Amino acid sequence: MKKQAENSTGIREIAKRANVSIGTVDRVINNRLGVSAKTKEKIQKIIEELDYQPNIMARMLASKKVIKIAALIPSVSNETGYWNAPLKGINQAASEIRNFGVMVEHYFFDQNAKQTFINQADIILKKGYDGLLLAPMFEKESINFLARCRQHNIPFVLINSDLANQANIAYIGPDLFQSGYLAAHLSKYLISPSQRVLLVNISREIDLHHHLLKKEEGFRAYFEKENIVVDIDKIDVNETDYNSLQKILKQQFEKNRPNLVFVTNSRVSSVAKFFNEYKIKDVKLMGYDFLEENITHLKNGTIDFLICQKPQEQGYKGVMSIYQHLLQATVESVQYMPIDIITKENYIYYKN
Amino acid sequence: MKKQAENSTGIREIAKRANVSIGTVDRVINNRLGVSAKTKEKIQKIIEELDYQPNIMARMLASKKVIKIAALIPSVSNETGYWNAPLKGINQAASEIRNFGVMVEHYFFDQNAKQTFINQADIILKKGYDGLLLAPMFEKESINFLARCRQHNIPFVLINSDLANQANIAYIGPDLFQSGYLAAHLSKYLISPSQRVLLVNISREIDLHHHLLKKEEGFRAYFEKENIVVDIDKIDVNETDYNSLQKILKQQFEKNRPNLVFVTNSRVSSVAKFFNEYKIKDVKLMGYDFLEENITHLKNGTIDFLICQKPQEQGYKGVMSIYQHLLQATVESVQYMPIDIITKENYIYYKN
DNA sequence: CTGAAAGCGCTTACAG
DNA sequence: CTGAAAGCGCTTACAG
Repeated sequence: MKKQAENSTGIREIAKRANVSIGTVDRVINNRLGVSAKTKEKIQKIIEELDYQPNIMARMLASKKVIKIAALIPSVSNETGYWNAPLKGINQAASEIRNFGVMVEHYFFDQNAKQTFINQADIILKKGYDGLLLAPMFEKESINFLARCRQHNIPFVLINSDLANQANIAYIGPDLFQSGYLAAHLSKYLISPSQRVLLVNISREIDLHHHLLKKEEGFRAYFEKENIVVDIDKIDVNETDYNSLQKILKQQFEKNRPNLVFVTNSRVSSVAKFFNEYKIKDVKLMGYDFLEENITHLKNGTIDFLICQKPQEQGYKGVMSIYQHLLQATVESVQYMPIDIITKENYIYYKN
Repeated sequence: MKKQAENSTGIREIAKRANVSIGTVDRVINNRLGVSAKTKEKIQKIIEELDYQPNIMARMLASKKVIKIAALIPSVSNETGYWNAPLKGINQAASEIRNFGVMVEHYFFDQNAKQTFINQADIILKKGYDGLLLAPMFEKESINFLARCRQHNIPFVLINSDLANQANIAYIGPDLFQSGYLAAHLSKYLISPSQRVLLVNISREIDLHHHLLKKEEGFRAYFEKENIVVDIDKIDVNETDYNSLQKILKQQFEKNRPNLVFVTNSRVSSVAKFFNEYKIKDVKLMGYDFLEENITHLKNGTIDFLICQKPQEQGYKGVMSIYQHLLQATVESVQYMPIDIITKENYIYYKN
């Protein structure tokens, strides 16, 4: 490694040129009060001339400050391991920036119990953080929480699902409509026109449901736009246990046996289980997310396609975006995740 | 932001406990000579007890060192804009770590002129760097260059294509065999068994050719393994201009009109151009890389699938891996890129 | 409104 | 082989 070029920039050089002390320069750089307009202007001009960039390392070192970031996401349930991935991304980011004075703490809520969300939000606000990463699953409660964050001047990033007009630093997650749209496109490779499609929404909480409806919208929009005639049946399953699902599916298959089943979330593995149990081999199946149980069925051919949208990266980028923002960098405000298609052949190479 | 916990860790605390000066502690932390075995042992024990982690920011600040990283990759030619993406990734990484005392400099070589590679390698060695990112397109010359890097103790990362046994920090790029294998799998969605496939390798330099052959291997392996009978014709085109290609393709199509054409690299757009010119609409087409010219043909339906392997991320991760390694972190030594499938519907969301 | 001094946790000469 | 001092580029009290 080489010695740094003798930078005659830096706070000291600015002070010399402006004929003031470095303390005063520090005040204008950090927008602190107590500098006369004239001095301030003089210093700002020099800063611009020099294209001065503060040394972040020196700043962090001297200030002895630790950036504290809170992450509030659903806990991993035994119904779905989905949230493991974002958490992993959050932890990866945390470990990469730990040595730069950043501390990330996680909070979890139960997707089936709103109150846990409210409680955690309260704790976060009470403890005080410099930034927040949030998965706003409960719409109303999230909006309320974010309003309070704004009052406390806590900047925040939203991941996984978006909320309009929240003045968030960024949204990092899927474009749900397009995601469903792509799913419909993929069906082109699985079935022929005028065949029968069954769309399955599985979700207990109505609040989480609108998430799935956007995918459904996109799915239907494709066929309309492409002028493809298909029969789309739809069932909403409000219980997430296998038995309930099995009963409903059985009924549906007896009534209108589909050629393709599209499950709008990660619970596609339950449908695959149904396929296996009833030895259904001629019906195509697609759904969401790179989870062990889904991959198993992808491997053995029960599931044809999985769509995945980088849950781990959502967590990673979420934390990094807050960090960058706190470092005064500008951050892209909408970061849609790619819509990845996972098959039997490429799943080994998939990176969340 | 909150004050840092009064860490009684740190070099000073270690010195106190060991009853030595911080200078001596510094010596053992940095493995410098001139410490008695006894003192060294004593200090090391305390370091372990305290689980001491050096403060990187203080270290960088005090040492006044700049980490210098060189990147040697092909220049963007007007034949293909592919290398724009890795360069973009390199620059992104560079800008993110610039404020942490890292300087990344790029060097380019002409893929059609070996000598330019050799010249740049010499310059890099002469100037001296702390780390190197290399796209080892020319096999023999790269091996030679890397041997010299090892002599100079310059650690390096390989991107885009691999070289065996080079003691590189990491390889970051595609698994070529699997990439071809997946392409074959995708063909399942485009053609029926016993139809005819034309595989096209387009490359002027023989050195770059083995890259394509590995994809071809993977492609063929799929059909064998799955016991699918297809007729695979193959043509090698050693000129990259459209006219040469057009002539060869015309001939081939007259002789054995295929149902699917698979181009093993980013030059698939030239084949698409041929399709358009000759109004070929019933033949499927797939190839590589997210380039403007390819996307155009994907949009209008001439190209059915593009396979892409995150060229930008290769550059980004390449630089970051060197940086992490220089910071004493451990780095994953093989980082295969995901094998992404790009279609008309999802290309908007693709992130290199 | 402004300045001078101490200190963040290290590294780097220099002295012995 | 070891120590004491200066300094990296900032921020933070404190004094005026």
